[in-house]
Amino acid sequence: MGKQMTEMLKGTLEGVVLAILAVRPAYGYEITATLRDQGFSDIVEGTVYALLVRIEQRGLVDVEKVPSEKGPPRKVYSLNALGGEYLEEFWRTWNFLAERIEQLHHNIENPQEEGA
Amino acid sequence: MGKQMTEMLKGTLEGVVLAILAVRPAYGYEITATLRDQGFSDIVEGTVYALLVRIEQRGLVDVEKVPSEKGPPRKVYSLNALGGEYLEEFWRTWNFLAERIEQLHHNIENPQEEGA
DNA sequence: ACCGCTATTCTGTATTGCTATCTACTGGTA
DNA sequence: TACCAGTAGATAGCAATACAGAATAGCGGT
Repeated sequence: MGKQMTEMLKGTLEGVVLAILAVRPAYGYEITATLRDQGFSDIVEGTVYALLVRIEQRGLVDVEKVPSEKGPPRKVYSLNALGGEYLEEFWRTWNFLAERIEQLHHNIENPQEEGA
Repeated sequence: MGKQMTEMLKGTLEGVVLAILAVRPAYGYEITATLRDQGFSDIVEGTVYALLVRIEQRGLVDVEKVPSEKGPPRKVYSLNALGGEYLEEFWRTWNFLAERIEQLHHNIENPQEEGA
């Protein structure tokens, strides 16, 4: 993966996964597949599992083991109240950053408007 | 600073600084002040200087020492051609990520549209 | 000449997150 | 039996920001 993308995912991937779980509960393998579907084509699975461990330890998600037809039991994660709050803050942080970055982009393309 | 913001800045702060330099050359102390002006109120200077060292070593900027009335000479950084290309790639990476995250936000607020 | 003030740069150490790679387990199928 | 696909995890390594503090350089006042 591009180095820029790798760095940019730090701090955003977590929000992305929480946002996926906000739509409906899911298990790790499924989340990885969803991410790949949505264009994050070279996210490695280990990354997702490590992230899931972190958010579980922070109490942002509830976990339920569900037997699977093939392979080990699935660990189905669902966003809980604390996770919901955390996700809200993620959106606030994201919006803050996105606004400022868009502003910078605008500045570059319209350099004359500088002042104020 | 909020932990989420700290993590989110990884990979974006570099682009932000390059974007500032794309508008006009600047020195470290000035860049820090600009960032604070623009709402990144608790960026610490050490972070900016470390970043400037990195982008200089990667050859993304040109540096010129300019004497200052008070204090050590300023190191004025200006974006060069390589830096410009790198910034272009930053915008591509950012746009990719921003699009997907906006999509997720949309999904959460309109859960019924799921399929497709 | 000295002191202290401010502007400016730089230098550790700590913390965190993603990557890459590998292991392990389960059940079906050739 | 051997292999494949689904599923979870562990480890070591790297890169970036945070934080605190030191160092440098000129100037004004006494």
